[in-house]
Amino acid sequence: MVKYPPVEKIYDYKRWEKRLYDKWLNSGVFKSDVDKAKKGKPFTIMMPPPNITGNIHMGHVLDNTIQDVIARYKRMKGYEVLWQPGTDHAGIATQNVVERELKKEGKTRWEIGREEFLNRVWKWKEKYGNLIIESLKRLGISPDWERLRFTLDEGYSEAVIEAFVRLYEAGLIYRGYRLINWCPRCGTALADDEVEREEEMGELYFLKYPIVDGGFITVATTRPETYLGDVAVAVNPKDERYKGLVGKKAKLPFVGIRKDNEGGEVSPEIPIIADESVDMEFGAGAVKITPAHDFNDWEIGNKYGLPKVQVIDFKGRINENGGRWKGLDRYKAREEIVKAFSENGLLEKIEKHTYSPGRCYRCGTIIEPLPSLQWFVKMKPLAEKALKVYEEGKLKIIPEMFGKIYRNWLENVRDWCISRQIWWGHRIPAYYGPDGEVFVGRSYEEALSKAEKHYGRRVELKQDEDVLDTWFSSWLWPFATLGWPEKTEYLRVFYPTHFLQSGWDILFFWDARMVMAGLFFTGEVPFKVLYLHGLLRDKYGRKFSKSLGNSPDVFELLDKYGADGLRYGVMSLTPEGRDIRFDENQLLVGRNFANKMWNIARFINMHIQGDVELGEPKPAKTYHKWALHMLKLYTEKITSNLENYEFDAYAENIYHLVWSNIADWLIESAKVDLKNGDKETLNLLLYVWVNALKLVHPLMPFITDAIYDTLPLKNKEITLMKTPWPSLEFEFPKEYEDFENIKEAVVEFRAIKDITGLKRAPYKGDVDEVFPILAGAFRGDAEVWVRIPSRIEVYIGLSKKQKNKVITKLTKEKSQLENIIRRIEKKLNSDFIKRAPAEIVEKEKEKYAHIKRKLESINQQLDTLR
RNA sequence: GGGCGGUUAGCUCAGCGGUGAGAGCACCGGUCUUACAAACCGGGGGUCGGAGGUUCGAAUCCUCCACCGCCCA
Repeated sequence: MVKYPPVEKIYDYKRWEKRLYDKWLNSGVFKSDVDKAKKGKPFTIMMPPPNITGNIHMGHVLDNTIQDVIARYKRMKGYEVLWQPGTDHAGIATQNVVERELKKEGKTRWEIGREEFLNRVWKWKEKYGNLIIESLKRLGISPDWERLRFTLDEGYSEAVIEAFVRLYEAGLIYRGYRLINWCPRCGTALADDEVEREEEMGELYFLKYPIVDGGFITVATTRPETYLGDVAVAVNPKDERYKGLVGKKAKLPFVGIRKDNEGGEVSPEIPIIADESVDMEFGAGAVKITPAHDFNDWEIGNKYGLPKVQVIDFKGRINENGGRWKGLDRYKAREEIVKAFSENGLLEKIEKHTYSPGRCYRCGTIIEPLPSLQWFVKMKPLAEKALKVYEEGKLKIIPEMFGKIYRNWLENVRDWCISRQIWWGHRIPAYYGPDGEVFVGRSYEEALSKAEKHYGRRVELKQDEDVLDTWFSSWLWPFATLGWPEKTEYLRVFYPTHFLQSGWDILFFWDARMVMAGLFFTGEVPFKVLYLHGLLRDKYGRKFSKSLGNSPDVFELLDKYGADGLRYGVMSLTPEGRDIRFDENQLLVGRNFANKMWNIARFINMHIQGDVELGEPKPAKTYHKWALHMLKLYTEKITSNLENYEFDAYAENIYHLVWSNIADWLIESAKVDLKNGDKETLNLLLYVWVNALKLVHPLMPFITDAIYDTLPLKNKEITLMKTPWPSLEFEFPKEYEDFENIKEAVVEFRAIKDITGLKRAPYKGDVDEVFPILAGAFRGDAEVWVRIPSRIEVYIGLSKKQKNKVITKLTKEKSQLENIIRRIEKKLNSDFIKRAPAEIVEKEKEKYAHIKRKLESINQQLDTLR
């Protein structure tokens, strides 16, 4: 199938990626095996399920690259890995997509009815729901695709219902009349976290309310239309300006008697009250209190027993309490109301004002706080446990910084509104009797039997119309995907899971809630390590967003740089913690790196005839031993990087191992020996190369397997992922040091050649045989011999004409060394000697001696040159 | 208002008590040296945001300040 050696000068990833991915899939190397895991070491990663409506974006690339690196690495380390993939039904988002389709046909979901609508959504899901999964495959990732789960799968749905019932029975789910965030466009309640706030330019209106005994009081508001629902005016008790007004009444203009939410009548004459929470600096120092449409006012209203007058309905329109403005959209009403105030001399002024309106995270519409009967999860007891396991170290959060944010959120968590007034999702398993009594059950029958006990007779029950928040299903992901509440073998073996990664943006939405759910339903922390990465932003630091159009097209990037180039680039941009400015240039680095490996492979394969057996290396020469020691050092570094989730360092280290060491020094050193057909050198090079490929493989699976595929080796596995992770025993510290010294001399030798314009130059000295190969040097005569400034003693031969340039170079080097020497001498004559650890002092002295020697040698050279 | 970060080479970032402070890219000069011009060789470039302090020793720890950013209310 493949020609040996590969002949293309450039790595053609387009030719390889599809072929290799099919090979991996067909050979089943991504599959998890519960029996093996049972006997061996299981390792479980839960993929954050992408929305079925989602297109692949940079966030997915980063997420999945990180997981794939860990999954492949752990497999090579001998773990039986389950990487569980899946998709999320994304309630509101998906419903929006299908509603938009309907709208094009001129229909609404109400017209076609719930059942037909859900049919449409399922059809949409069948058609488009797996596009995201197919896109992810182009990244070369290795989850156990055969276990793909969907949050609305039958079994998964049972888990969601079970979870609701258990929480309800434990008293942790309740139905309550509360002020909630309502999206008038999506027509549903939202959780607090689903509301996004950003600073915007707005207006601050100063409205004058007449005081009953005469005069006016001015209130400042960003939402004048809600004055219709005002039930009080509040001032700060310390505010001298309003001392005399507290206890008096203001009269709302243009409105009459209004109905509160209990049917009581509320006069337009409203009390002026004093409350310390009022900010004297804001606006005029007096604020209107509208409990039915503002969260702060709701609290104040409850504190003073004020009525709640709702004036905006669920469609965002003024209701019957709005008198002449009834039926107007809230923004239209604002205009009209401001006009009315203005025309009657009741508008003092309008100021420009920055404020942060809450917007629906799905559609961007400004949310309306509305009082409504909704289902809530009581969060405090769950949060306390989730915090406790973190404090006790049973949950590791990386980077640590996010642990503080996790704590802060849990300590201030508020109850979670979980009912959504949409149809696509898990329908709430609450059933209402004829008198509105609630019965919660896993099925209609279960609820019915509870109802019969309650009423003592058979009754008809009506199921709650609403569905559950999508996150109410995804917080069960780590165990519901494994079959919970059934006690499946997968659940027993692969749970709790080991590694969960996500962007920090879903730390509260998802990660923290999974911890709560895991603890409540299974008694376990659902994952041992929570790794959070920063979010990719554009080069100006802005979030990638559809509306800005600044989001790179992943397919385009894949075409331009290859999957490995993309993976490398993203990984090397330090995704831990802080946000990352995306730099396409970094992908170029990745692509070039893949190409470099390809060409190393071409070079090595060129020297192999027939299939060879990879034997243990028998290092004979200094550079052989250096290479093995170097490989060992990199193996240790890289392994530690992966164990500690230092992904940027991992990317950097494989780059330096392959490029700055194997390509630049090992191969260059080996060229002559290879040409001479030295078997040991070839075997050693192969040994180092195969091990390097293994170390690179988790991040760049395609290029490494492409190369592995073309390597003329006997006894190969299907993929490098099936080979054991390198672990080396070699110890050649002396030869390593020796060769490092040769490298230093080579670089100096080349530099002098460079400044004197020589391509090759004579040398003398008792040095290793690779020196002339690397340095471009030969044995010969010269007018002047100049010692190379290095630890080893070697000379470059020059003509008298060339010496001046060298004098300049050496003089510069001399003064640099003198500076360092002065600094060290000062240090050695201070308390440093007495107080620093002996080891450090010793090191400093050695350094001093070394630099001193180097300086002396330079001085000697300068003498001979002059 | 509460919480969490950042400021190191032109750019993107490592380094977080002891190295002549690093990398990649960019830049400058030189190479078609048959693995690779998506390459090779050499080079220049930073008083580590500012001010104090702790320490024998600070980019690294502490305090304050200045900008920039994020989360929650």
